[in-house]
Amino acid sequence: MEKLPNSEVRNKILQAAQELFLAQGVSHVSMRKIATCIGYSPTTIYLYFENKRDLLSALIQDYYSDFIMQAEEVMQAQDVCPKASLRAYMMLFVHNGLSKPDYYKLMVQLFEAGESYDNSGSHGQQVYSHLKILVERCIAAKLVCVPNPNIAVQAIWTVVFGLTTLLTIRSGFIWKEHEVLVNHTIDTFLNGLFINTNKEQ
Amino acid sequence: MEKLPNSEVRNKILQAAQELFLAQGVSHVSMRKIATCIGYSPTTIYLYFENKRDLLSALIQDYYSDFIMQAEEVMQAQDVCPKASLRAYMMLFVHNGLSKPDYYKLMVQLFEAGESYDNSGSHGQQVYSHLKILVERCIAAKLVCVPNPNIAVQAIWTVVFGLTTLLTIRSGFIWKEHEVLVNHTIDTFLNGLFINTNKEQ
DNA sequence: CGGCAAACTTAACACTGTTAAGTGAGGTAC
DNA sequence: GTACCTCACTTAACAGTGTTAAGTTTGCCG
Repeated sequence: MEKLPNSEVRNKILQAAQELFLAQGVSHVSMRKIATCIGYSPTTIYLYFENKRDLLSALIQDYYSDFIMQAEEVMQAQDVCPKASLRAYMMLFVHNGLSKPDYYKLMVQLFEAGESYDNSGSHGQQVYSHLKILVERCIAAKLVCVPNPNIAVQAIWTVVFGLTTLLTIRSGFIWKEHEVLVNHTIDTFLNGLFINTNKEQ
Repeated sequence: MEKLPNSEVRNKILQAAQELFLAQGVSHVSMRKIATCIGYSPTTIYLYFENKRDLLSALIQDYYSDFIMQAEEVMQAQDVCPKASLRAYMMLFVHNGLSKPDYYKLMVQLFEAGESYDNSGSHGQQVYSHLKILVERCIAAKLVCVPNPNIAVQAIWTVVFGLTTLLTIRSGFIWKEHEVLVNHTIDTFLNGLFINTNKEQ
């Protein structure tokens, strides 16, 4: 039951699925719809992807890879103040989600539906290790004092996750000025995290 | 097409739906399953609820009402320090979600799937106005200085939302000690928010 | 030409949410 | 006492879903 390798058809499927998913939402797009959209029978899709979830997963892989590439750039900038790096990373995370809200939604849907955190889990762990390095740089520079860097990382994660998810999912709510809210939330949190150094100023 | 009023059958449906939804997840429970579980035909459910979504919505209404009741208590405690009240409210929000993770998941699913924020929207707005009152009390007590209370409210919202959602949805991740993470995240954020007063200490 | 493998399709299974139409019991009116 | 009517419920079906076993076409190789 080996899946067929990359091919023109496979790419057509991915492209059609992407367009339809983003236009109508994952749950409103059936395998048949995708198939007829590209002029193939529904079963053809199963030659290239195990199932609908796998197809969605492949799509998100691309989105996530994009983010990781940008994230690596932030990580490279060693000369910048660690606090600024951390802030830049958080901003990147949020803006990446906000610039592709539907993709971010798909991602959340995926690991919400998924019992385990399959492929995208490795990406998640990469973000985690990025954040941990950034936090440890801050600790090394004596900019911040936390008992356990993991706790700090997880707190940071919840903040950027909360921002991105709420702004993408409930975009119709009140948040008119995304930029203002994002800045204020991140800065307030970082102020709290770096309070030890702020006091001395 | 008026729906039948409250009745023994209606309650049986609600109870069965609750058990099944929480045990197997909303998407894995069909109307037929619920029906056979209580020994009725599937169509009977449609005499009491418009559709599956409506049934889910009714279930969540109960969960949310529970929270609002507890929240009112926090709001009543006028003699407590406003900062402590705000912290208590945030804690309540998170703990409420964590104590009924599946319900919280249902809630997120509901307003994720829903184009508009229907019934549960009014509850959401109630939380919003609660938070706004709490923030304004802090401002009045000169404990905090923010340009616009709405921004602060929304920042607070994103933090508690992020914490609760991430801990319920990705409970299998790393967060071993929920309590530690919740405390650290909320306190870090509040430290940032109340930084003006902390400086003077 | 025979055989074979790759790419694709047909037809079906076992489901899903939802609805139009039908059934039977209980009570009321004459 | 029978006709009627309403309420609570069921039967049977529609139109769709993800997914798969089996069958078909096409082109290549010996």
